[in-house]
Amino acid sequence: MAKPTIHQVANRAGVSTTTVSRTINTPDLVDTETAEKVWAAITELEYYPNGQARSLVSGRTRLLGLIVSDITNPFFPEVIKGFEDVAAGRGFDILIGSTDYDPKKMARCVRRMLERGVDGVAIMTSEMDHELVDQLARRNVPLVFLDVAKPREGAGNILIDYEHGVNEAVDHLAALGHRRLGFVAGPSHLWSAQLRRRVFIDALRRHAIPVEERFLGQGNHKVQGGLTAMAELLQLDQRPTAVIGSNDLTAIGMIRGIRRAGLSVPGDISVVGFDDIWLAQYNDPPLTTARLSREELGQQAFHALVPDKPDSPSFGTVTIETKLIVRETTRTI
Amino acid sequence: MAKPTIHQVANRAGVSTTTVSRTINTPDLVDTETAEKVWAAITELEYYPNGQARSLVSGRTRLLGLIVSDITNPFFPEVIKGFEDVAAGRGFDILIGSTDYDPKKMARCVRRMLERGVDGVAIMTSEMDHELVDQLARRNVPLVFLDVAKPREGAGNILIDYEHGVNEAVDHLAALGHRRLGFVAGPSHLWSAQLRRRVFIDALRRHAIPVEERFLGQGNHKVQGGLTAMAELLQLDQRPTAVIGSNDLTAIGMIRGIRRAGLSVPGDISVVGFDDIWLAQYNDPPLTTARLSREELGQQAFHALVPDKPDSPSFGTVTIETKLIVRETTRTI
DNA sequence: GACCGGAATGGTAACGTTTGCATGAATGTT
DNA sequence: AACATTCATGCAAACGTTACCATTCCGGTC
Repeated sequence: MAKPTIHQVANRAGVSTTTVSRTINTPDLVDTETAEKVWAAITELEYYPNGQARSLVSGRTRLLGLIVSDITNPFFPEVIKGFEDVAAGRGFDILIGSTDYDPKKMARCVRRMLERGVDGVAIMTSEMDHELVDQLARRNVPLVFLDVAKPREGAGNILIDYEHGVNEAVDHLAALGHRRLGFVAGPSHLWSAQLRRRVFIDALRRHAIPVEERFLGQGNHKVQGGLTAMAELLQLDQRPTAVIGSNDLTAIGMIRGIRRAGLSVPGDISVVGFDDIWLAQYNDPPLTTARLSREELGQQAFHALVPDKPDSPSFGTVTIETKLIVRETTRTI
Repeated sequence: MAKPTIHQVANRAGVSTTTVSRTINTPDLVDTETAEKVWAAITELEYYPNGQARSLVSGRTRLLGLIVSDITNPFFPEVIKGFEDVAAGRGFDILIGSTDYDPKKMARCVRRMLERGVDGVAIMTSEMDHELVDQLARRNVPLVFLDVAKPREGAGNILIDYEHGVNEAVDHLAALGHRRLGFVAGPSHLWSAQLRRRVFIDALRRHAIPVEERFLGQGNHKVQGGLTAMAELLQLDQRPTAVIGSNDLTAIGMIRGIRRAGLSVPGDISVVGFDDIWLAQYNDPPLTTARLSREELGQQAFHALVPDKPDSPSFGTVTIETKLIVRETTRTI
């Protein structure tokens, strides 16, 4: 039997489809003896309820969308994992959409999710098609934005406390005696990259460390960007003694740039990253970095979409903490 | 209007639901003028067809399942990407399932996909619940297995030509003058890890290089495993001059082990990895490794599931090539 | 001018569930 | 003994589409 329906089960068990349905969904309403017969039929026929039919009548799909820029970026898989773990535990499936940094693909993603009738969408990408996102909102699809510029009304927002991590990093470096600090930023179109840079400058001010424009490099959140930016920094007549990268990939590139110039980390220059991607601990030497828990990010995203108490819309704003993890790329001056 | 149905569109356009349906699915059958009216209504109401209802009648969901062990493992995101890219292009969505190396979770995954009525499932994980997988097969759900021990009847199978890559690696090392070759294997319960090891030994024989038991280490496909296995190898009175890791993570761990012992790569010992994960090129020094195109793996998986010509079941077996990428961790002896 | 074929459209029965309402039996209350 | 209450079950109507079978109207053919 290819795909038995509830009718076949009902026949086999000698009851009505209603009773089968109730046996599965509201067992309290059916006699134990009947229930047993029904379950027997179910297992014998290898019956699985048809999800389409189910959600057609219920209006809920127990399907959640998750839109990211690029699953290949080592930052995302852990977010997905956090999201998926808790979702699976609550009986939700997730639909992944990659935008590939392309607004057109983003649009297609949203369209697909709309047609699937997802019960909520988590958006973690900068290329946003506002028109399409508005459509989602108008259709009352719960939304949550991850690490996006402006908290949006009528949707969940998950923010990241960049300030704390960066402050800790600067504190750490200052405590080690460093006074000439450099920073290699991420892509300028990325809001969160700008924020990290700004927060770094603020931290410098708090420590009464002069902020020197020439110590501020420009990367692209990839290894290559960190490498070339670092090369430029090293040509200064007076080099920084410690540098912070806008993310771990940048920091790793910076380390390679420093090495390539014949200098050592942390011997000559201390380096700090941001994110604590999986790779950071396996870098050589292990990277000191400000951790941003991506699993927690994913979990919070889920909870924003489907609240524990039904019907308690959680349009609130949640903040994810960051925390410095000291490893071996930083040393006293 | 929260979620307009085809009826609302029909009303608005002054036609029947049938005509609306045809306008969307078989435009040839409807008058251009009428079609315009319908499209106007569709965009005004922001109508999206309800996928559940659609696939309830069609019997197809245009949904594909993809089961992997752990999305966090840097090997997987790229195969997911390859799979998803081509799937999205053909109008399919994908449902990700992580087993977390846990057979129970694997079972839950399959169950979820069964209920969703996926149009096919790609399985790339060793923890297999055969009973459940058989159920899928009995329900005529197309299946494809990626890199699994025994090609399965009545399903697609994608194999990986480990032999070629490993042979190339050994050829390369032999050409550089190395005669004392070591190998650090992956987890013994993993079939593909065993295969790599066996293929390595065969290659040695072909080169008339004696295979020395003590040069065969045991890792776990993670960095740590490579590191400790290498440490043991280094305590031998006569060390290998070149070593191959069962995968890139192992090789990277091995490099760290070598360095920690005060030796250099490739100065003292040459190292070769396997897979060419994204990280390999950014390792320090960039890792020589046998590439296994994970994007192609994903793409082939899709094609096995949904053939270009409808109704041409492709139970065939496809082989993915591997190819040595020479970078900077190997040098003449 | 009767007839035929095709193009454009509509009515309606599925698809597989869940759910409100109805029914009947059994139990408890006065 | 009559009635109310609970329990277990079934019937049938949704849910939003698509697909089959009409139906209508048109120009063309003999």
